[in-house]
Amino acid sequence: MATIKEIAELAHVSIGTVDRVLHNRGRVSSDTKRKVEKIIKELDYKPNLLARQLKLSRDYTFGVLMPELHQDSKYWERPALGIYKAKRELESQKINIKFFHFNRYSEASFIEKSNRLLNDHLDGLLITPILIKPARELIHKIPEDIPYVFFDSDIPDSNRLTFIGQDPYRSGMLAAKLMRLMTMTDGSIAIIRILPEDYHIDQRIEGFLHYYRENDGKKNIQIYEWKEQRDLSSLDIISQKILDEQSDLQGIFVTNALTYLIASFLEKHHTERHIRIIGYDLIDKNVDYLRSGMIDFLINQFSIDQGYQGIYSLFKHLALKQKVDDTIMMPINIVMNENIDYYYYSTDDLGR
Amino acid sequence: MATIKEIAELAHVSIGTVDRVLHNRGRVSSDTKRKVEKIIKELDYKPNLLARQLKLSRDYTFGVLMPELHQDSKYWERPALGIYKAKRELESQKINIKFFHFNRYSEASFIEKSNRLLNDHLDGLLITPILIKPARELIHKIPEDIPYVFFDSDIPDSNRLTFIGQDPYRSGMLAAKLMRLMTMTDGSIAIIRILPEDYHIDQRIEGFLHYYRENDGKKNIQIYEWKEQRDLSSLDIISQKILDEQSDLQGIFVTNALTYLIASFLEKHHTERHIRIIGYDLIDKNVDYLRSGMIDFLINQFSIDQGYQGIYSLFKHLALKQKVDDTIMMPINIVMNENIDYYYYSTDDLGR
DNA sequence: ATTTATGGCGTTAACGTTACCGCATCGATC
DNA sequence: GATCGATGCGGTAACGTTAACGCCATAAAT
Repeated sequence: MATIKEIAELAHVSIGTVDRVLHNRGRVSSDTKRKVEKIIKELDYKPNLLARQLKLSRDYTFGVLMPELHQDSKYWERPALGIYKAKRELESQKINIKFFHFNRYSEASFIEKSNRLLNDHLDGLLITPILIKPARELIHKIPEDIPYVFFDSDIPDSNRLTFIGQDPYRSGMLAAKLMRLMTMTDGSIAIIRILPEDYHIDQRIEGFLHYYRENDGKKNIQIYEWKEQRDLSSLDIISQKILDEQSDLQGIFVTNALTYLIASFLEKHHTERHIRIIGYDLIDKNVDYLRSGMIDFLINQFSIDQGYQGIYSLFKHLALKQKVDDTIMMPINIVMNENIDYYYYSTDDLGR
Repeated sequence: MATIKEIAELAHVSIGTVDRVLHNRGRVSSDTKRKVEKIIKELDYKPNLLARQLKLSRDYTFGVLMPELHQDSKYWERPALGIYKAKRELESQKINIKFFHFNRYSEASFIEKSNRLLNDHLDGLLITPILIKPARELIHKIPEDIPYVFFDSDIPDSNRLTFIGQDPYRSGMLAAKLMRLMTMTDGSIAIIRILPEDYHIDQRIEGFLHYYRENDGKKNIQIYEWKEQRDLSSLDIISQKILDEQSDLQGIFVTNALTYLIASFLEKHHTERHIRIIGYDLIDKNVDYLRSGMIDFLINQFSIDQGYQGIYSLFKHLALKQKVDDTIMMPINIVMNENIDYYYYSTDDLGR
């Protein structure tokens, strides 16, 4: 690889001049500029990123605004794991991370934490804008020169550096396809819709229904709503209601990480028929039921990777000054008993 | 992060001494050694990898011994793509790569190319040992100080740095599970066994049969053999034979990347029943038939990533002097129409 | 005619690590 | 007591990049 020094020698100038040309810092005559640029092209010069980073390395502090880790059955531990992983990997580059955890069912909490975030003079932000209204207000208050990344949810018409997530509509279609394969005979399907309203969950349901509309329009599909934040045990009531109402129930589509609760209920109150379960996310309890066969499929969001990519995008933009893709879509991953080992890592080593 | 300089100051020694302690290069009194080591621990010193690499960077040339790219329906283009990707990413580190392509159906070709590989004084080797016998002979001739990595296939009792691949037995089980889901009613299943004998293909079949034995022992499953290298069109004869012999055929499991040939045949000679197809690998033609619905599932081997990880492992070991895992297992990935977009990248940009 | 900008360039000190060079000191050897 | 080797250590150049600094011209302003 060509270096700045070689370019300087060939152009009969000093490395300072080459640097000025490379970075358009002026103070170079147009003649020498042209000469240097020609040689840069001829040698196909690419800066040595190691040297650049070594030289430029300075402390960066990133702020992470995300739900409390224990919420959604500890779902949020997984992106946090990825964030720590990125931090460890970038250790040499002096990356600091500050967490701001909000209660995902309280706008007040989101607002309070986002104000703290704003007052902390951070170099980059990683945000989960699941509470859309206060999140919209937040982005207006973020100084223009501070890059921010969304993960899990998106606000497309914002100035975000990038969004990292999964297409929930597509994943719903995929769930429907798998469900249909497992339940080709007559019978009904139940969908558990978790409240309060959530873009992701709604899109998953839309996708699911879309697939059935296109491929099996006559199928009896019932949606049951459940207010999660009240009390986990209240799901048992809904489950019982489903069993009572749908005597020919074949499968249940659970639209978030609480899938294991349904599995647990069915295990206890097991019925004649084998009721199929498809759900989301590789949290510990879901994985247990997948292994035991109570849950048939889980859709993996690559939550760990989402956190990792979030921090890495900020780093790439700020420290490496490299281009970051506008959107980073995570693959929709089908996990079952036979391939779970290759996807699941316990969150035990979260703290480092 | 602590630096060598800081340690030196705190220990009242020079950075040279700290370096000697860190690398056990002797010429340090046991007193100062202890003193320095204490401070190293206290500060939890971790070397700055950027600086290390920058300093140590030297040219590495890796040799890749793999089948000709066009073989197996251009399957081998995909790992090659990953190899180029790694090369591009490690550009700053002066990595050169030399390819040695052999005819995967000729031992003579393998032997000839591996001799060339050995005579080329390379710093590390990336090898596909699909021809086991000559590969075993090759590893005896590799100088002890030259690390080599296997990908795609493995020879476990060798001195390889690592192996990168997928568990074929498991993937066969997974294929069987999906096949069973799609064909719950009475009927038979055909397996296409591609010859000459191949460890991967045999394991896939074993896994497939194992799953059915455990879950549906009475299922009628027939294995049809086909000598691939002769002539692609001869597969039509086999296909016709399957249709003739299995009047109640429900599905076909194709054990390698040639899945599209079966799909193409069934498209032309389409039958009353919908015959399900499960196969391997995201090569272009397979993806087309997956999109059109002729192929139901493809199992993805992450072939691109295999190439990438292969080069990266060599680099990690030689340049970064970091530990490399003994085995790198690729996840077994289920790809269908609904999620193909997140896995498939065309090989068009192969050459750079 | 002298000062004051400003353009055009070279020089240099870092970033953190590595490894070579060389200067002392000291005991052993002839 | 001069020579030698070994031991213990400090100093320093280099990896490639960046950006501040400073010097010399020439042009503009007083």
